[in-house]
Amino acid sequence: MEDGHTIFDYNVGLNDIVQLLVRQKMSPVSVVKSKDKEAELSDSDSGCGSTQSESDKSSTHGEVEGQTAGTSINELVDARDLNMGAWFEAQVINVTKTPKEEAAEAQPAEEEILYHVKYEDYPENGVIQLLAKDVRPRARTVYQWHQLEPGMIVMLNYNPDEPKDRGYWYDAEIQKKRETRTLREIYAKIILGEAGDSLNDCRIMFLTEIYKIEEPGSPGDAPAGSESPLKRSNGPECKHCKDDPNKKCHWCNCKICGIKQDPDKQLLCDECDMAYHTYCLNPPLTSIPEDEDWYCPGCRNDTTEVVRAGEKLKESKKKAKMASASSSSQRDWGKGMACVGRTKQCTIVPSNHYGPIPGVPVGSLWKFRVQVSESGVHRPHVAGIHGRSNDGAYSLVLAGGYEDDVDDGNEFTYTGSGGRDLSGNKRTAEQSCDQTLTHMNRALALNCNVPVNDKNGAESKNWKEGKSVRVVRSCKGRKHSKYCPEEGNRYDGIYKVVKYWPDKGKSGFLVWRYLLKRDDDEPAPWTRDGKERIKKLGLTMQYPAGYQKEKENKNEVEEEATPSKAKRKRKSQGSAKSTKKIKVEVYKLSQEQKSLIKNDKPNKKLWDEAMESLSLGPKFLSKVEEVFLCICCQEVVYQPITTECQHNVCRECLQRSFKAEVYTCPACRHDLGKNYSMSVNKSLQAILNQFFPGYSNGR
DNA sequence: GGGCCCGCAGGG
DNA sequence: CCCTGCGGGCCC
Repeated sequence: MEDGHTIFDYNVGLNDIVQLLVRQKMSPVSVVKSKDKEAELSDSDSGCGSTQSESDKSSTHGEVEGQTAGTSINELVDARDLNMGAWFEAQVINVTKTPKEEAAEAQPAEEEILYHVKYEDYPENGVIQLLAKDVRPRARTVYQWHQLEPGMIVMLNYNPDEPKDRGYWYDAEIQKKRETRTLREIYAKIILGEAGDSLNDCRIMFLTEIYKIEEPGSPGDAPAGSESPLKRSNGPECKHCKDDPNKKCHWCNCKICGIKQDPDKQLLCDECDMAYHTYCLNPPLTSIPEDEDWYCPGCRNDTTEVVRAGEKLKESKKKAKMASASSSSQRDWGKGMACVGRTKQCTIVPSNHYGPIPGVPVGSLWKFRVQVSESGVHRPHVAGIHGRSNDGAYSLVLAGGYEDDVDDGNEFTYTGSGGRDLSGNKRTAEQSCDQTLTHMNRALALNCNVPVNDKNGAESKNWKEGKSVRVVRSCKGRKHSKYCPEEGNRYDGIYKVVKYWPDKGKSGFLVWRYLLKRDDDEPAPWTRDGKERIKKLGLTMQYPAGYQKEKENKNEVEEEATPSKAKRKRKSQGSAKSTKKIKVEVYKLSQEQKSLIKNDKPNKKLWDEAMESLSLGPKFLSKVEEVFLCICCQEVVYQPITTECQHNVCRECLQRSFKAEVYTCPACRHDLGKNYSMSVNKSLQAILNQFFPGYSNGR
């Protein structure tokens, strides 16, 4: 990096994670890596290899002769992968005892048996040592439908990431069995780890492949060793081609041609891990390169693009395409609020969230649209409607852009977008052709509780059953509506679409019109109750961080909707600490929330800290966000693991760390141990779900 | 005070 | 990738 440049100059975006790595000396490795069944290209990592490999010869142990606990050398077994908790077909290669000194170090435990097993499908993992509890005779008995009962512990196929697809083989407790004339259903608790980490109520897709768990030492139905059980099938290694050998796949095969041939001529990129046939490259390579590392054309750094010490940052391709690059205008765009980018992003709810944003009460006020976007209330920067044409609209802004709209507060009409000629890089223009019920117009129509009709519009019978729209009124609408704020943009609550219809606009072109009615328990900002609430909550105009409220006398801008006496009085008092403390209404916890917080004993200290902010009203939720932020992903923790050192991390983040063989607490580096069992703090998850409904989808 | 026209975010 | 857009600063 070059002094004087910001991270943004390098196109590192907001909330991007920058990982700093210590560069390691590379040992010479053969360049072509065989493309065998490693999990490299599919997301469903095999996870095998979590345990020590046999190659560690310093820990050779005394052999245990012959048969132990019913598991003998060469026996076909199922072996558990300690990371994911799934069982894989394996074969016992050797059986030994743990060496005395190890056992003594741990506890005064008795000697343990170590099984040295080889996974059948993952030969590259070599021989793995496992304890007796993670090895058992190969499953060979499939249960019949009538044999299955709730409460039984069985082994079955499940995919935690894609529950409808085939996955790996897990132990599971049958919870519910249902049979109708047309379908059979089983719901089960999937046991992921040994320490009770589990997934409840999982619908099982493969009902004819539910296996009995074999007891060690029991001969089972057939004499041990005499039968060769059928191979169980796992989910596809490649989720793109589902491992179909006849399908071209650019993911698990050559990135360029996708043809599944010549694995020995496929080079693996050391950056993106994608494969390339030597002969598919341009120019093609005739031999395997000698260098240690090889980078594909997409990942190879173009030396002309590298910014060397003392050099200036190159013009980015994106910037080169922008209008400013070719325009002769000398104006200094980007200084004002018209063109700034966001500095934060709302992640506590997904962008397709209907309904209020937790922690943002009715009456919240922002000076600029970009702040409204940051808050999550209305995400687009300029556009009036935020929605998706196949789902619905989440929010809209009343800014008087379409003058024939009428607004009486509880009810208003709104005009769709489009039908304007925006050529010349404009954002608004005169109506110059008909609007269509597409894009955002269709989105808003879908909120109306009646089948969509793009010819004549439609009217709902139960308008309250329609989808919620967050409504923001902007000071720009003040020309036509006295309900719009005098300054900035204000969140006015939830409205619903009563009906919509095509109409002739003033221009004579067709426009789509919508009637919306308020349906919100929070009082509207212009009512007496609303004003009182705004005062109680201490809601004042929000300005961007560091923004200069230029020209205006700071004392005058403070709060107050009625600038008359109060202001004059204060002025005459001079500037003596004019911001009088407004008593804010405390944040009220429901009984359920209180008890959930109480249940989260491991985090008592953190909750005590958060609860001190109850007096800050809606800011309490920001405090909760701050206190329960995951140090890895910088979001509110999801499926939190509360560590023994009293920190909270997302399970996914901790698993990622363990996968990278870092077995310490990400917050304090306290050693958790390789075999740390990650159990989700369910109480904490429950209470966070209450405060931030659906927040995990926001990522 | 009107009009020009920019970057950015979001959908598709 | 392209298309769209009820912002907003600055010049005239």
